[in-house]
Amino acid sequence: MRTKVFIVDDHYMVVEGIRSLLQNEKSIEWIGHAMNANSCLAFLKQQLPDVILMDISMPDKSGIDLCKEVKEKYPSVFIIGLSTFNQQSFIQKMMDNGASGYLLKNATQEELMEGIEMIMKGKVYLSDEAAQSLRKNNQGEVPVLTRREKEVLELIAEGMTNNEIAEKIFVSASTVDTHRKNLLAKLEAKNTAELVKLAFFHKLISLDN
Amino acid sequence: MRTKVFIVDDHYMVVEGIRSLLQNEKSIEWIGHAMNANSCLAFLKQQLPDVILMDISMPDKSGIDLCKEVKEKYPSVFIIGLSTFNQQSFIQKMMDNGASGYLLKNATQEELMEGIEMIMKGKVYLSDEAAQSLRKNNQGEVPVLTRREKEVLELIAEGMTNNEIAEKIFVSASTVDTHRKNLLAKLEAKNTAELVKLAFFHKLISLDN
DNA sequence: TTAAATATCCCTTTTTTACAGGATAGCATC
DNA sequence: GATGCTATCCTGTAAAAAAGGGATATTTAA
Repeated sequence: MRTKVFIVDDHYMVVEGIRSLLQNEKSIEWIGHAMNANSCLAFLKQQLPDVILMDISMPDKSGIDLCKEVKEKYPSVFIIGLSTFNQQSFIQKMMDNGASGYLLKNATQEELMEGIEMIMKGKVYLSDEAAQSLRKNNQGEVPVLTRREKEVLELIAEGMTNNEIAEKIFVSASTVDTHRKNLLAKLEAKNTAELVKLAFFHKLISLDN
Repeated sequence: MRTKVFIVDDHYMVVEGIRSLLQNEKSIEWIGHAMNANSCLAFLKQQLPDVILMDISMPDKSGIDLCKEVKEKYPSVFIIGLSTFNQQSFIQKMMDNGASGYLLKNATQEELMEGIEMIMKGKVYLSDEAAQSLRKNNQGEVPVLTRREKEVLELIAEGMTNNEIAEKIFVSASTVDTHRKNLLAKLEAKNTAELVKLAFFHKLISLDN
C-alpha cells in the first residue's frame, strides 16, 4: 500500500517543488493538491489521503484553523504543517490542533520522506529547526483571553480610551477598566504600551482588520 | 540563445518547484541555484546568468541587500524578486535596488515565463498582486524618525515609563516627553496604544530584540 | 553661512491609566 | 448545589500620559 499524500498550499512553486521531490518515490502516491482551505475540504469529501502537507498561511483560512477542522472531521488523517517561518507560536498551534509534525520549506527530500514515514508510524516529526525552536521558547505560553477581553484589546490598540470603548460596546467605563486590568495581568504587561506589544507577540491582534 | 536562469532561495521546495516549472521550457537554460547569498556571489564569479530569481528572505543576507550588491558588480544581469509576501515595502526596496521585476511564489508557470520574457526585453514585470499592492498602499508613507526617537519608541514598547526611559538614556523626563510628543505627531497616533500598533504597522519596531 | 532639523530642557492643566479593594449576577459543569 | 469562570459595576488614590505652551544649544544640509 502506497502512502496517499495530499498538499494544501497556495504557492504554486512550493506545490510543484513537493511534487517534484515526491514523484520518484515509489512508496508515495500523489493524490492531488489544493490552493486554499475550501477546495481542500471539498476534495476530502471525495477522497481521503493518508497524509496532508499543509501550509500555515493561506488566502481564505489559516492552516491552523484548517488543521483543526480537518482533524475533527477526519481524525485518521495525519497532518504535517509546512511553513517558511520558524515561528514557535505557529508550530505550537498546529500541534495543539492535531498536527502530527512540522516541516520547514527548506527541508530536503530526505527530511520530507523521513517526516512522512515517521508520521505514518504514528509518531511525531519536527524538522530540526522547528524542534529547536519549540525547546527554546518554552515559556512562551499564550494567555487565554475571553471574547470580551479580545474585543477590548483590539479597541485599545486602535487608540481608544476606556470611555470611548465603554460607549462603543455599551458598558460602563468601569467594566472596560476591569477588562483592561485583567488583560494587563494575563499578558503580564506593565502598561498599555507593553500590552499592545505583547498582543502582537502572542498574535492576539494583527494588522489587517 | 537560451536564457540562462539562476535561482537564489534557501527553500529547497521552492527551488525544486521552479526547476520543475522550467525544465520543459526550451528557451530556458537552468544554470544552477544557491541556497544563500554568499554561495550566490561565489557562483557569479564563475558564470553569469541572464536572469536571477531571488528570494527576499535568506539566512545570511536579505535579498534586498544581495540585489544591490549583484547589480553593482554585474549591471547586465536582470533580477526578479521572489516572495511569499505581498508586502509593499519589500517590493519597493527590491525595485529601488535595481530589480527588474517581482513575482510571488504562487505564480503559475505562465506568469513565470511571461515575467522572464518581459524582463529579457528590458521591461519591468510585476505579478498582478504585487502591482496591485504597489498601487493600493500608496498613502502608506512611513514616517521618518530620528535615532533618538527610534530608541525611545522601542523603550516605550518595552513598557517603560518616561521616568524610566529618562534614567536609562541619561536625559531628563522632559526630553523623553518631548520625544514622545513628536512620535505621537509623526505617526499620527492618538495615544501610546495606537503608537505601538502603528510602530508595528510601519515596521519601526519588531519582536526580535 | 544661514536655515532647518535635532536634541535637550522646563512649566501647567486635564485626561487617562494603574492599582487596590471590593460586589453581584449569569451560566455551565460537575 | 457548589464551584469556577465570565461579565458587569462601583469607590478611591496615585501615577502617568496627553496637550498646550515655550526655550536653547548643536548638528546637518542647502
